[in-house]
Amino acid sequence: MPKIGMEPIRREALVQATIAEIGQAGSLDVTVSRIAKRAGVSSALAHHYFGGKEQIFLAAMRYILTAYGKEVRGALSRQTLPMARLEAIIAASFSPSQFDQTVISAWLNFYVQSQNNPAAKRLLTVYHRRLRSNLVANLRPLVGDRAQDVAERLAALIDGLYLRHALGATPMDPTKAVDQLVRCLTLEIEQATRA
Amino acid sequence: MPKIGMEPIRREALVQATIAEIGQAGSLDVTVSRIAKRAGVSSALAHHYFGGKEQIFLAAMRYILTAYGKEVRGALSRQTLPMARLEAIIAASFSPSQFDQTVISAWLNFYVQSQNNPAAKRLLTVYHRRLRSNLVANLRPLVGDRAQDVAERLAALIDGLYLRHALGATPMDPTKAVDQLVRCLTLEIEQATRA
Amino acid sequence: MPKIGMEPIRREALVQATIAEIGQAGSLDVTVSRIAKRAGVSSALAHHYFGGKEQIFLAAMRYILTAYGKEVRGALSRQTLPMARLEAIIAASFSPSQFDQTVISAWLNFYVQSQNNPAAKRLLTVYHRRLRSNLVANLRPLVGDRAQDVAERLAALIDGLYLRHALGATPMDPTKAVDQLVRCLTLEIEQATRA
Amino acid sequence: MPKIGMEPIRREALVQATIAEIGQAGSLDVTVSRIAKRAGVSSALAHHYFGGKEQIFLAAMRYILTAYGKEVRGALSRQTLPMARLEAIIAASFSPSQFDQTVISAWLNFYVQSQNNPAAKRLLTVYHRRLRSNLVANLRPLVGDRAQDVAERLAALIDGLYLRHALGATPMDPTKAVDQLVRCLTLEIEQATRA
DNA sequence: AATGAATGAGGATTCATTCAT
DNA sequence: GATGAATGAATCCTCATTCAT
Repeated sequence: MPKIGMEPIRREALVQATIAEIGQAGSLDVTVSRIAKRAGVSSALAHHYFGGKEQIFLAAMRYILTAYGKEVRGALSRQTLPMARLEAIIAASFSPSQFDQTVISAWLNFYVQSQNNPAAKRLLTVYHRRLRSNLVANLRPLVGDRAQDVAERLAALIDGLYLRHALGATPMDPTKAVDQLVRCLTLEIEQATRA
Repeated sequence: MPKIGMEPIRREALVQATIAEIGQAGSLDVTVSRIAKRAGVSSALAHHYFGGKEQIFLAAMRYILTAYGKEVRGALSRQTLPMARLEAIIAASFSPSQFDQTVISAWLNFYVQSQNNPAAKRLLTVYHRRLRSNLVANLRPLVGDRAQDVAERLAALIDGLYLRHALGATPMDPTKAVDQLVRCLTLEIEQATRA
Repeated sequence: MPKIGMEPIRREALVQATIAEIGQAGSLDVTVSRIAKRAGVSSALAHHYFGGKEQIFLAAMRYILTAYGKEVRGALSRQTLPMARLEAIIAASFSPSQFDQTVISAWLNFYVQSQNNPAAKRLLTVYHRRLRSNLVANLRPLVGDRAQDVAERLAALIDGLYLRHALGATPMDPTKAVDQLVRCLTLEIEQATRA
Repeated sequence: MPKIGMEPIRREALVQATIAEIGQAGSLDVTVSRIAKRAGVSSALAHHYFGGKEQIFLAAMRYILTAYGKEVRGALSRQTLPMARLEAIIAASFSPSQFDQTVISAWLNFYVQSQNNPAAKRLLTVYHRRLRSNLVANLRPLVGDRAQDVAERLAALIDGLYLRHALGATPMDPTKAVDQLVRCLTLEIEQATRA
């Protein structure tokens, strides 16, 4: 029952299906057929709209990254103080929409993909840069010259907590993850203040 | 020219080839043929020795994990003080043999694999547990009740720094990585001492 | 913006596009989509008008054959003497509209198609028969009983020169091709005259 | 029942099957599966030995071209006089092994293929050059400066007769084909002699 | 011990064709 | 009259795995 204007709907459905499928499989070994079936379309249509498997993956990655970006921007827009902004960034990283087993698993797999796929790597780099610059900008007033260093630590800690959650190493709710980061951050600030 | 006593040599060669191949490919999409070719044997032999692709991967993972375990045990055996032991653990995590682009890439891929493969997951769990118990044991004298919490943070930070290095997000030499961890640790200890 | 009376225009455009596409691709491996796109319509329309890919090809073949037929008839209508008529036939075979790399390539591919497709074969047979009867009729006054034989030779020579031009074996301008045929013909006539 | 040293056997079988299949289908629209099945092996093996469909086709083309080359060389080795050598070349072109409906049909399709495939084109060019130089060399003593011209005509006539046989335009036995060529040649020589 | 030979199963991709609008 | 939407079927190709030697 073909209707007009289906393209955006199908694209979204396929992207969602891709994330779900990857999350469920726990790897990128997902067939286009499975993705398409989950999206309720034929695999041919998936190719028609995206051009190929790789581009489907990229679209899914873009989708996740964009969602994360929105989350961060939204959270930042409501805060002005450096500390509050930092906490907002951190909280955004562990918002329900991001801190979901399936999505995290997809992230992990996109990490892997970025090692082969230059386009994927580029997407990831953008995210890395943005996160870093957001962190550094808000850390500067609080820890001064240590901002770069601390930003790296926080970023690594975010990714590490993510990773371990994905691996089931440290089953952890968002709150605990945020606490860990806040703690790490607080100690630095206190020390900076004391000095 | 079949010889006797070749088995352990072949196995080792295959395992090494597997790690190299995964590291180079940046993914688990490596064929048994390629691995075998790199090891200088036929793919049939690889199957003969390991039983299948999955088991080859597992053997490679075990190899890396064992190497890491040795590293840690060796480092620990030379230290008695908690702080020194903690630093030893951290340093071992970033020893040259572990902090090598190829090996890290292989790690990353084993992470992914552990999401599907129960056996892989078990191996990883053992590593996680051991690291954690090592950390906790040596943190207890230094930070008391916070030991659990700090251990989790350190572990996550180790993995996060690893991950980001693998992704090329934060090109980083072992020294800097260790510094990051030591800093994180020191702040906790200072705070604990002060309290 | 559908208009009335578009059918013949669309059909012609599609046929032209088919020939161009085949000529460019150098094979029959052209998709209906590409043809339709080149003609500026949807592939669905192409099916609507022709019924299927095969029929599009047939229409294109018919188009080429018809064009050639016109050329010959036109040339013949201006000549009355056998020799002049023969030369006219020959010249028509290498008229610019036929002796064009693209068109020749299309011809070559229609040859191939005629091996599978009875309808295509029939079209070609008509052309073959007409050429032959034209040749024989005009050869008879010049070479008598040898007419059949010579006609076959001339026809083969026409096709052979075509073919080699299509293959790039003997880059050749129409003039040279005509000369070759005229020479072949002249020798026969001279010999017949002498005898 | 795998045995050793099967490769050349399989390759030959696959090449033969390819020619037969193309000849039968009358086009290059032959699946690797069908070829493999005819050769009595799996399609995977065909890929294993040749690398891909295109290379299978090339191998088949090479096979035909080589067979033809052998035929010509063999025929030439038994003749010394120019005229006899020319007749040998012509006869070789229509030897039973070449003048077989299936093989000719394969030729025709390789012609087409050479329009897309540079490697195929190269193979064909070699054949064209060799034929031409063979013809010219032996024509020189007989027709002098006209050698180039006559060589082109003979070559075109060979191909044209081939083509028309393939198309069923002029059902023709080898003898008649050879006669046509000899006739064409004789007329030139006589004329040259007379002059 | 070691391998060349061989394949079955599976997946990405393409495309002619159909259909509702 | 014209098209976007959609798909089934087909095909190339890859690869883990098996087996006889």
